[in-house]
Amino acid sequence: MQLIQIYQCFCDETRLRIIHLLTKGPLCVCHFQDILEVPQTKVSQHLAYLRKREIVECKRRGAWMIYSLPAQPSAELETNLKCLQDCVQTNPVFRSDLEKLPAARENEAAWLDEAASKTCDCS
Amino acid sequence: MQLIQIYQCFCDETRLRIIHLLTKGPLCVCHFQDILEVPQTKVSQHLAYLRKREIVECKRRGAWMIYSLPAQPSAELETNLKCLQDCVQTNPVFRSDLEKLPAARENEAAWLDEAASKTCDCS
DNA sequence: ACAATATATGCGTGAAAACGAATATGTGTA
DNA sequence: TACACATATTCGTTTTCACGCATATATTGT
Repeated sequence: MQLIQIYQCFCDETRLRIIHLLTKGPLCVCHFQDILEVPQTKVSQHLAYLRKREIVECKRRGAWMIYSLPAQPSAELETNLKCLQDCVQTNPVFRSDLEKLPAARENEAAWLDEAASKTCDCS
Repeated sequence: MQLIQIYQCFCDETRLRIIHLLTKGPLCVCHFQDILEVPQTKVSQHLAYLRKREIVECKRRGAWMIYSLPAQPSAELETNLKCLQDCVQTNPVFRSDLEKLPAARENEAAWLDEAASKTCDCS
């Protein structure tokens, strides 16, 4: 049942913050490191977990791996992503993550613009 | 963060079925046993897990323990309960659980009617 | 007080998860 | 080719979870 896998992905704080950031557009591993301030290993491990359950997709762009939400998310995933965004509106942790987003993205604006076109619209 | 605890509660199939059934009104342990067809111990253990995280409430009614969703659920919980109900609309497992609900309830209509007034409205 | 019923709790085990540390892989560049 | 950077994978350890089994507790009826 994919719904269970969605909740499994959502039930860890680091993963939930990653997923939430991805609802705003694609990001690469170093962005998560900067924004979440957790070690690279930890980020990669959680991304592997999400990949295995098909909650995120990734593609290589030079040395970077660009992660995004599925281009064609299931109805369940889409519904839950919207729900998540409702729920975290006023949460300081998630708000703070979003505030760090523009700065983190600025430097790689080039590939991000291109990658963004491949993302699902969950915002 | 309560949101994490919500997803922790949602990420096991048995618990998710319990929670889903509770969105239709209060139930006691034996109902879950009948509907889910899992051993009493397993039901009670999952209910303890949910109680600990304040996703369900319970009160004694004679020999029965009546479980229900919180009378005053948090915004996050309420949002996620609605989301859950959207997601499982067409899912055979959850639909089948609902179909067994009226029969399971019939015999204890008396205390259920009374208990129902204490439940939050998530339907 | 006793038996029957409903439910909860404690224990042991195996599996999964979380995480840091070390290491491996892939890519761009000198 | 060699080196630096970005990312992934493996390993060992600790914690949490899921579950069956046995047992304890609470309530009702006799």
